[in-house]
Amino acid sequence: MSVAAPPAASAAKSSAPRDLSRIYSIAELAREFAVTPRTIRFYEDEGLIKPRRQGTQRLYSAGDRARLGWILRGKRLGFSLAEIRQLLDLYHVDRTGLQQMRELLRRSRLHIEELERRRRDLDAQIGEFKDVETQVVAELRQRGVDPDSD
Amino acid sequence: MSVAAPPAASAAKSSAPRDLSRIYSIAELAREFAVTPRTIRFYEDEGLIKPRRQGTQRLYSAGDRARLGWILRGKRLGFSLAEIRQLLDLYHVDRTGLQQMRELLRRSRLHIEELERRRRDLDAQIGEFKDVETQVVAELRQRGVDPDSD
DNA sequence: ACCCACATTGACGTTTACGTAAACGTTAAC
DNA sequence: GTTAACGTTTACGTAAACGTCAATGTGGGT
Repeated sequence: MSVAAPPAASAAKSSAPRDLSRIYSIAELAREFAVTPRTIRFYEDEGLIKPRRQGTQRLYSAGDRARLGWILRGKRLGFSLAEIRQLLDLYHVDRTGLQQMRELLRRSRLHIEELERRRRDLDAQIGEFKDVETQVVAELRQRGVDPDSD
Repeated sequence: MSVAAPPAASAAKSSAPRDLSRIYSIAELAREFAVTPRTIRFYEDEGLIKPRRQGTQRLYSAGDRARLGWILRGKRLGFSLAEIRQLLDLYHVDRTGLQQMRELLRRSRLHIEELERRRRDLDAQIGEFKDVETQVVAELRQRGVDPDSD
């Protein structure tokens, strides 16, 4: 899958945009999130982001940037773009009608259950690999080797 | 009709094998794990499971069954089959050589880091959707509606 | 005016993870 | 002995998520 998290190129690890009114070029966002411009355009084709245009060029707001980050986090969690679109929609659906709110509540709870299932899977794997680590470290120590000397 | 009663077609989700020496048919495993036989054969083509053969037919041991479960959990976590294969290999690599053990340790730790990154993503999303839930519940209550009456 | 880096839109190619027939063998039941 | 339920291989099809040209436009610096 290879959806690595942002490498935090500089010390600017802050997830908060420096300036709320800043605008970003496609290449800029691509660099920051370690994806290609092609990917970002593809997400637009799929209706996941809708940047402003200056003529033909795309201009991304801080909101667009955050949205892209959200999308990529969804990807890292293994959701398809279709699912991510649905999830994003949950934040923007009409919250006035009673039925809509009930529906929103229902979907949110379903999604939370899904996420908690995943966390159980995740914790199980983490446990297994920590066991491996523990065993290997013990074995190495027994052989008189320091496990942490590179 | 067979001698015994039908095995309750509903999803028997018990993760513990009834009998360690039991053998399973491909359809049986497919039902239990809610995948198609095609999927299981595909995993075999990819070198992820190697069941015994009785003539041309595949016979799955309890170990094969567990392995399949492991693979599918990996999938749920969003790993590709190639990655899953690598991870499975980590349990079977030669643990005698010093360099191999160092390498195993290194990879395990890398994988654990990866998993913990994912858990951070996961917890973040869970938090967001729990916020949504909380807000919607509050809003519904304020309108004098019970959020949990279906 | 020219160059260069970056932008755009098609359009076709690629990988992954299977689905979907087709054509066939095996065993058990009736 | 035929049918039904299950298994097999081989092979082509497909949806998702981009990659990779190609052809073209555009804005800024010198």
